[in-house]
Amino acid sequence: MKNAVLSELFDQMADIMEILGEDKFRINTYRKVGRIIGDMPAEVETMLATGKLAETPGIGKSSLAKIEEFVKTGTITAHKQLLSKIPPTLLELLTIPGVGPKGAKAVYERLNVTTIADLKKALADGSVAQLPGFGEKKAAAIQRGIEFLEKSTGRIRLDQAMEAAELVCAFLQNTAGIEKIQPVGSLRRRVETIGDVDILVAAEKGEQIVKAFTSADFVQEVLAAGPTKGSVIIRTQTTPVHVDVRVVPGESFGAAAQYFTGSKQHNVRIREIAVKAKWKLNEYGLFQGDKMIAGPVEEEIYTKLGLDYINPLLREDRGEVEAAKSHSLPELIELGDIKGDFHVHTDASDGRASIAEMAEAAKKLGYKFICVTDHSKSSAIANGLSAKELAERIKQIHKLNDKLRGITILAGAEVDILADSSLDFDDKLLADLDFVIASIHSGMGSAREKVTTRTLRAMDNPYVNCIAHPTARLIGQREPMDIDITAVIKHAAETHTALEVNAHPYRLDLKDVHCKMAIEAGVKLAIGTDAHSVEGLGLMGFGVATAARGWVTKADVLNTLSLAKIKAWAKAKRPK
DNA sequence: GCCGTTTTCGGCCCGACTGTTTTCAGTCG
Repeated sequence: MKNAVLSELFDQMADIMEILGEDKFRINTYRKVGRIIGDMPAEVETMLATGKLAETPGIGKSSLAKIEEFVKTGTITAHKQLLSKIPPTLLELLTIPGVGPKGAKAVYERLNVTTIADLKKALADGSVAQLPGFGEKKAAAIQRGIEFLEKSTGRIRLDQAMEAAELVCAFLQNTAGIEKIQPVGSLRRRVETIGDVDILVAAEKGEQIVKAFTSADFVQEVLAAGPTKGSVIIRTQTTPVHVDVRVVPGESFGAAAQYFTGSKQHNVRIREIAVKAKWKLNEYGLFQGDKMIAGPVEEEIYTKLGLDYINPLLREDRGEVEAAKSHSLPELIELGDIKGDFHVHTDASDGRASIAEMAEAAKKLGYKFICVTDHSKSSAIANGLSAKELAERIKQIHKLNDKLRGITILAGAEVDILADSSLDFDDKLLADLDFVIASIHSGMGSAREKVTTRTLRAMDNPYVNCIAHPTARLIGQREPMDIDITAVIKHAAETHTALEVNAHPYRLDLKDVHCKMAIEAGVKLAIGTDAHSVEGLGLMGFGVATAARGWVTKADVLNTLSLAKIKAWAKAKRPK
């Protein structure tokens, strides 16, 4: 929790310095520090106490002092001083698309605008358009920016971004003159939320492609349309989505894919290597003087720079560049490695399909097993099973397994961790199950110690094999619990308990950096879709990508094991 | 503010699009 606040403070300092017109490289440093802190898997106090923070590249003396001050006092003097130099509400203007630090400074100094409400008034009476460097069109763009901000929920979920990308790619497939299409940007990296969807296209006649794209049926508003780039808002089933299409010649396709996939920080690192070799890297290729030495194929950009190819899922500047240099990149888990699903609901609780239907669907996905994990009785809202119903269910599963061919159903449960840290079923019943996942569904807003203790005690139970959605966040809807994830991971390792990577795009919990922490501590991961229907089983890819973003390999994941090994793994924790 | 196979000072990634401009600044990614 503290990391997020601290990260925000550094970012705010950068914003303010930008408004004040200070040195851009210094500003960039503050942003970078903010990002490093935001990405840090462990709490900043821990990182500081263990000395790891001081060793982190990008964090120097000055930033370290500010962080120490924050940990001790909860504030940063430099931040307060900066904040005193501008009206604090001015920062909200920066969230408007089309308004940057220079624009915010101008409307403040010349029109005394300090809030979005002020700005709306100034737009209405025409005074913004009168400002030097502004004009009617710019004022209209800001107006649209405010409207967009007011109706949009900000970033969208991965599944929503995928839907938009599929819609646009299908359209481009049928557009004449296109050689190749590739979704790039944060979607290709499978970041948990997406700002806008970027699609890269190889074609000779860019202007025609952009024209076709920006006049497609699904386009709601055209934001920009040039010879190589079209930028629009499209309508999807659930939400408006900002989509950019970039067109490059085929000979530049690899370089452009690398460039537009990002992340920005990863690209900065890659380009630094190019600059050191006295080369130039941009979206058109890698150049030695005027001579292109790589461009058509993305892999070659990395190879020429002396790096192993870096999977897009790792391109976050979290050590992947160093690992690529020293040939020590991990062999990431892939969807094809998955032999089953650990978190599946059926119509016995709040799912829609029967056990048999779910098993058949899983078999079609090529799985060897599913673990049926219906809710326990305390989750009344989810129609949780009573002890008696679960006992009956286990018998049904055994009978069904006798009939089924090619797939096995593991008898499981998603048992509630109650407020007093006890479990919703007694050990005798749990002992009859093959695999037990436990999770918190109530009191998620409780204090850190409370939710952490509940989770640790649940892991102490010899029949609990996995903690499901350990932070209980719902992306865009509910903050994660204030849980001590470092303690949870440590105890998972101590108690031979797996942690779930919940694959549902609403959850992605554990998230990527937590996955990395977990495997570094030797904890096994179990990926589960939390499917409540046959279609829900198809969400596995989101979980696999999230794990891979956390540097997870096949060996770290229980889903890749044979049924016999999974059963043995679960049994190992039980009383002999 | 950070950093070092051009090291302790002097650099710090690169380009597209738009709008307001007579050659470029601001914003965005």
